[in-house]
Amino acid sequence: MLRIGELATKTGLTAHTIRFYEKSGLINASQRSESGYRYYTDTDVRQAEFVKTARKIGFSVDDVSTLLSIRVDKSNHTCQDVTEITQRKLNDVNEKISELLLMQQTLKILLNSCCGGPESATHCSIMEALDASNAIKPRIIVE
Amino acid sequence: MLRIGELATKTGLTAHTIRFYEKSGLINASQRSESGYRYYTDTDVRQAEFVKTARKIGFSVDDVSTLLSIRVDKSNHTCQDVTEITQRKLNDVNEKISELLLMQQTLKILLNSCCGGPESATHCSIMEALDASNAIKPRIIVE
DNA sequence: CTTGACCTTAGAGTTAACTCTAAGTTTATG
DNA sequence: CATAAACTTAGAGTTAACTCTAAGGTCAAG
Repeated sequence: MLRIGELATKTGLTAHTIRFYEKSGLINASQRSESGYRYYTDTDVRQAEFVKTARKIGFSVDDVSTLLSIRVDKSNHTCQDVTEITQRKLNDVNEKISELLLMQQTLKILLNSCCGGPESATHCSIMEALDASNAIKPRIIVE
Repeated sequence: MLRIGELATKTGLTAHTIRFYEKSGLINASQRSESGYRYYTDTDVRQAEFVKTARKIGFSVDDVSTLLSIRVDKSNHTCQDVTEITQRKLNDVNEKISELLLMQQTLKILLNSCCGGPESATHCSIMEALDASNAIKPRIIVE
């Protein structure tokens, strides 16, 4: 049986975060001492590690909550249930990557266009580009 | 001279956002009517468009604030000043992309490992992977 | 028996960038 | 002149996921 600080060390979460996850319904201490200290069983530890893993992969706290409800009642859920959540997350991630790649391309173009030196910014091509009301449209080129 | 709604239409911002940018020091109305209505000159419009462009590229409101202070006093700033901000932003973006690519790879591996069908989740390999305390480590493979 | 590390709670604060609300004023139109 | 659309302000709310604080209780070691 671990106390919250020990669970924190073991999982790489902080005690604060563990309490926050408890409020959010993700992690529970099976036992409490008379004085109120949380005590975690091996089962609790495995659940906390599940949560940590899922969060690390990028699932939201809400997603993790759903995944946990599947986890405790696997026989009443299907692989489809699980892949749907995963696919939705992958779609989110793909979309964010697209947006960021666009920003990346634009920023690279800006940087390439400017000398970056100690010259006065009076004719800085980055400033000029930002001023051109026709927004900068990067060609999608994977270098 | 445009009123706030017209500036909103012209820039694709909302009137709310323009007021918010005003509070943040990004956009100012050169004139006010006696009754307090904001009136924007061509110069104001160009500045608002600068802000819109910079935000779209991914610069934070704070970054834009800095860029604007360079913009109004170019001769006292250098190209280096501008590229530093841009480079810092590019570094941020690159870092976020890396994180997301890692998530993407992991999610893809999870999806590939699971049938995704109407079978019971009892032996779902995604659930098993999330349960394996050795977190899933995707090989970095660009497909 | 004291010290310090660890634990408890409720609830507030953080961050970024909006987004919205309420209550009231102004302006344009018919 | 009446009405509706547009405008004003201060300030609160939103989102996600923590993160921290205050004020206090518990426990092990010396």
